[in-house]
Amino acid sequence: MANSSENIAQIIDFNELKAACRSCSLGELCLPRSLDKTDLKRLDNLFEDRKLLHSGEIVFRQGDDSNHIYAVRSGLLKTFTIAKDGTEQVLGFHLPGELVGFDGMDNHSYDCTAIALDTTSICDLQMRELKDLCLKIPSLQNQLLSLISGEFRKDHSMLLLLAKRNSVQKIATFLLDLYSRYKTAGYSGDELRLIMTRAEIANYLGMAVETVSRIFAVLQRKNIICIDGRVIKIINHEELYKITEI
Amino acid sequence: MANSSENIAQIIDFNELKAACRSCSLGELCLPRSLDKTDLKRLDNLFEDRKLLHSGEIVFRQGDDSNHIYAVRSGLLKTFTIAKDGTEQVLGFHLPGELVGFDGMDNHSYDCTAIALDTTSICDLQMRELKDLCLKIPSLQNQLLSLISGEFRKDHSMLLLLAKRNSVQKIATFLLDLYSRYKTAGYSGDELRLIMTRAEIANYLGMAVETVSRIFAVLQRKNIICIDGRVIKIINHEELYKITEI
DNA sequence: CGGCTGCTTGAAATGAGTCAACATAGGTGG
DNA sequence: CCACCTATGTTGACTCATTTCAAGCAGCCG
Repeated sequence: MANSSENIAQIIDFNELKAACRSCSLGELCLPRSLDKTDLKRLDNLFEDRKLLHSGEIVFRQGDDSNHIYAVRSGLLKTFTIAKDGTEQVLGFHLPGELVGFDGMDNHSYDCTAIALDTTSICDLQMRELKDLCLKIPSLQNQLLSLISGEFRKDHSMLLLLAKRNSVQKIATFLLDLYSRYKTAGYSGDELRLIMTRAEIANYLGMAVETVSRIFAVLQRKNIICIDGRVIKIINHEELYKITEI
Repeated sequence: MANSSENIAQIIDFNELKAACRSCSLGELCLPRSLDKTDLKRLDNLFEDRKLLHSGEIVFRQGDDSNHIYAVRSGLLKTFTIAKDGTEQVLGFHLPGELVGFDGMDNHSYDCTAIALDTTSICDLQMRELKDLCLKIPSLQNQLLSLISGEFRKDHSMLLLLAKRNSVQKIATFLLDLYSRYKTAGYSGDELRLIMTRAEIANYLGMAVETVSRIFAVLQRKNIICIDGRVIKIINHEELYKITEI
């Protein structure tokens, strides 16, 4: 392992780097002090490639060659897949600190499209480079696999939501999930600013737009939430939570 | 890279190893000739730990510490997750050549339970060792990430199935999917031997047992399939396929 | 044999979808 | 600045796919 004197110059980069990783949800990354300068530089570069997207801009398209994964730094991404018959399925909404593109890690092509729903800043991680760095930095590999595991867990709870819950439960779960994720991302307050349309929510949850609208209305009438267009204030968290696990 | 003379002794291990990998769905693994003997031996050992399970035996439980992933060598596994309120959701049925346990790659705990539905032989891959070997064998890492990508794609098509398809489409898709996967696994013939119960199918597809039963009956009446208990023969593939993408 | 689980079928109940009308907001262009 | 247009959201009435409830059957096992 490198001695401390050799590493003094690295310390600054090191902390910046850790901050960069954190912002890209490679959060708890515990870098070994033994990293050599070139690797450190490469890791630094990896997180350096940032892009600003306007609402409606595409990050990648289903079928595109997939050489990158992307970390959301601010704003909101939506991913969706289109079946052969044209059916669209929203796969997820991605908040700051979350990653997209895992379905294309094998250098084939993405099976979904990622689009910005708002002005969005992303961090563009080149897969080849990330893979390569993982080989040199075990903790980076760990971190990546950990994120992947988390992604699977999300998918699984989504499967349960779609298969077993009724419309009210779906909406309640959706709101609480969004709320807690915004909280994790550093946003506070009980007001949720939904960026997505009712149609996108409906699609995501496997229900009709009208049903989403109606259920929002019901929850408002029961004084559980308060709606103002796309701004939703959660008034009664407990009640909302109760609904999810009736 | 190592020269050929040094590797003659390795060649045999090499081919056996590749066969072992294939059987564990780390299939197209292209091993570099430059592997040193200890790594080769370790890789060999990794695939050596096999277990035989009887129907009903548990591979791992939701909440268990997760230090392993498992490759099905023969038989059938089912994975399912249980929500806080007790609701069960079947996440998947896993045929020979497929892997389970990806949701526990971060050394925390599994968020699902895996159980054998039939006499099943599995290959027990220790995660710590697999991770470590990935660091030394880039192609192994690639292969792992590729499998993971594929797993995400499966989840995504499942989300679409649950959110957007009606009961007939769900069943048709289920049967064709199972058929093609059995084919991939090396089983031939139009006869599907479903090992799982109707209730498990229903749970998986987010519908009632009675509906599964009824739709099987309808498809049989239309001469698309032929049912004999848990053995289902697909008579009209095209028609079945048409149903999936109505 | 009795009791169990798994599967099927029928009839009734219902949750959510569809269709349709209308309201609202934002954007464009004359 | 107003008129118009489109996209989005809401609400009501009706329809229908699927669930629920109920009953019966078949196979299996101690």
